[in-house]
Amino acid sequence: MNSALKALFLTDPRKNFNSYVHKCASLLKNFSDKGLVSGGTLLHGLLFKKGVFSERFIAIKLLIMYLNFRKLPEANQIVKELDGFDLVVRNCLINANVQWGNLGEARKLFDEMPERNEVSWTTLISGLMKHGRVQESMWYFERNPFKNVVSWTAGISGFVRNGFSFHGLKLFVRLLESGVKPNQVTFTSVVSACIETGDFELGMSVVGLIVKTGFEDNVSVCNSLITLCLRMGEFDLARRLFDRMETRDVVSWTAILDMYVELGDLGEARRIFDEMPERNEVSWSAIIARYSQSGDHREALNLFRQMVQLGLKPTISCFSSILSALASLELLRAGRNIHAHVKKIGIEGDVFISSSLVDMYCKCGETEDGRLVFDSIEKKNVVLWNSMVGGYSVNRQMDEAKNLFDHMPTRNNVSWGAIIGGYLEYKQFDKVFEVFNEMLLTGEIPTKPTFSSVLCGCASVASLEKGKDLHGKIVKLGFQNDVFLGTALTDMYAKSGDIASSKQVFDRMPERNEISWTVMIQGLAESGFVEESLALFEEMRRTSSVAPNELMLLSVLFACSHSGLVDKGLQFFEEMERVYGIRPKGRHYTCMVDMLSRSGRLYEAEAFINSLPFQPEANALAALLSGCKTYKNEEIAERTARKLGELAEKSSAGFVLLSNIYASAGRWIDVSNIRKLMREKGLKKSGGCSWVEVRNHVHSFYSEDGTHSESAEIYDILELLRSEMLGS
DNA sequence: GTGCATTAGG
Repeated sequence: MNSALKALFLTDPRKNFNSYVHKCASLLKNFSDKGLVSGGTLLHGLLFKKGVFSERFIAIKLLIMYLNFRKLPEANQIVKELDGFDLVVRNCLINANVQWGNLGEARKLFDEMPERNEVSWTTLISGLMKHGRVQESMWYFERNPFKNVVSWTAGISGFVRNGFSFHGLKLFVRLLESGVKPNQVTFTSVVSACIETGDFELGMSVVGLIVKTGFEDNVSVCNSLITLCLRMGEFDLARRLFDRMETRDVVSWTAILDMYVELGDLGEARRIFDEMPERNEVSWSAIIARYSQSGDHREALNLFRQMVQLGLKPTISCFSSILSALASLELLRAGRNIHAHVKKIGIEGDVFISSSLVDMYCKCGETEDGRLVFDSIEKKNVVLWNSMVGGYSVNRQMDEAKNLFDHMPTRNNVSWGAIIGGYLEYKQFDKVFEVFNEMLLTGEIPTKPTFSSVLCGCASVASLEKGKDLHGKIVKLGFQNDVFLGTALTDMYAKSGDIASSKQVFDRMPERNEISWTVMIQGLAESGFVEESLALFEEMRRTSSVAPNELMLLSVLFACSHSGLVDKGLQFFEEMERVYGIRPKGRHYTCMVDMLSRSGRLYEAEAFINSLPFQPEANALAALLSGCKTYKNEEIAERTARKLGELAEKSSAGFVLLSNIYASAGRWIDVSNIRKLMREKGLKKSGGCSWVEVRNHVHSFYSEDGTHSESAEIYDILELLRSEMLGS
């Protein structure tokens, strides 16, 4: 940019005056659009020096620029030099007031004009549309004596922008009837209206009209047609359209880039990005957003850094993507930096930015800072509310979450999902079902993640009844082919004891991911279908590209352990690192110790523990102790117990087991010693819990008395039943 | 062709 300025500085305007003036004008517009205040001021000085300043349309460009920069004294100065407020200056002022959001002032200026031209009308009409004042805008539209293409197009695109695409299409029909010829801009708006309404048939007939009127080679029109094809799922057609374009701009490239991302081919998208002849803020934003969405937050950050280094100004959407990447990586400090930056450039109040900020703070566990941002926003939209409710939910601050949820002006299915997900996280399963039922009563359709949460709740309380009901709803909504829901259903049936249905759902899944296989292998193993579990593991290795993971191996070992297939288990364990490349973790060793202990191979189990490269889990020692109890080996029990005592782990299971062993041997002094030790260490036996489902409500009972709100009545009835039974 | 209408990203 500086080089362009330099060139103008060195050229003599008298040589080719017209071309000089036009170069100045386009440079001014550039500075104005990009907000480059210093460049603009510098150019102003240059124009003054070179004597081209008095050129009228240069002065107007300067006025527009200063209005854009909100430099009012400078703007006033120029108005003075232009001999006051004429029609064009008034038009510029109306436009500026529209940009600043002073619609009242804009209208006042318009209404008080001594004369108006077509630009005056269109400026006001489009300005009102820009701010969502559709009705007012149409009021002026109907009274506009200059109905040219531009004002028709302003009306149509205004409708589209405000979500009234159908009205936009109706206006387009009126335009055709009026005899005014639509141009390339009109067609781009109309095509986007068709995309918005999903009326692809109409879209195709508009294509016919475009071809007939000869606008099919226009870049913008072509770009919008590419988007139309993408929305129709016609990816090949989109690509062909792109290929036959003679000139392509950044928008075309970005559109085709996004197509590959949508197809899940991030590699090809990246290749296109690297090969694009020109990249602007939006193309960068697009690829950054997609990396962030697909979970590659590091790469998103890398690209963001590169973009900033190139001197490009990140857009609002770019900041919002990067905040969400930082949120996922829990990089609080960097997040705070971005917060400071967006505050400095004055976009902190933007709905996308503010909800990303809330999300970022909450994902980093700083709900209070999130709340500060939330409270600072005057015009909150539903997304912002959802971010805050969801933020409390993931941090298990359910009282705050529910309180905020209850105060929401409007809720959507995401809001309900956030609160349900929170209760699931908090393991308040009765609340999960309660809120879910409430949601259904309001007529809101649950999203897939919400179904997944509730299914997980069903799996946790083994409520087959509710699970089946959900299954029905999922099928009704046509969600049954979704991988995540299929997996959740498989898990729910397995955990609820209906392994046949679980397998059936799994078999019918059109697509399976790593988790689906894990869940099914685990489900079969834990339900005692050891052979089937091992067979499925083999099948997966044979037929799918999914690699075995830690959890699957754990299930396989578990299956071997619980069916006494000790040697097979030992073989799998040996193969873990060598064949599958998975380093055994504490859980795997524990499983092995359990397996050996169960089959009475206590010395091997003890040797196994001693060979561990790290501290054994308390559970491993507990498993060995349990074996000692079964096979009455006090010698190993004594040694293991000592080890367990040394282990400063916060697990009560081992101590409880130890005390049970002593109890069964009649060594009561040792029992009481252990109880004392547990009290000193602040360990508490984790309470047992059972539950029963009555009329869509899950009642939980814990081993401590009186935790149920109606426990007094329940015990009364129990007493009554007992006396009845004894009496008869 | 002073000034007004559009397409890609969230």
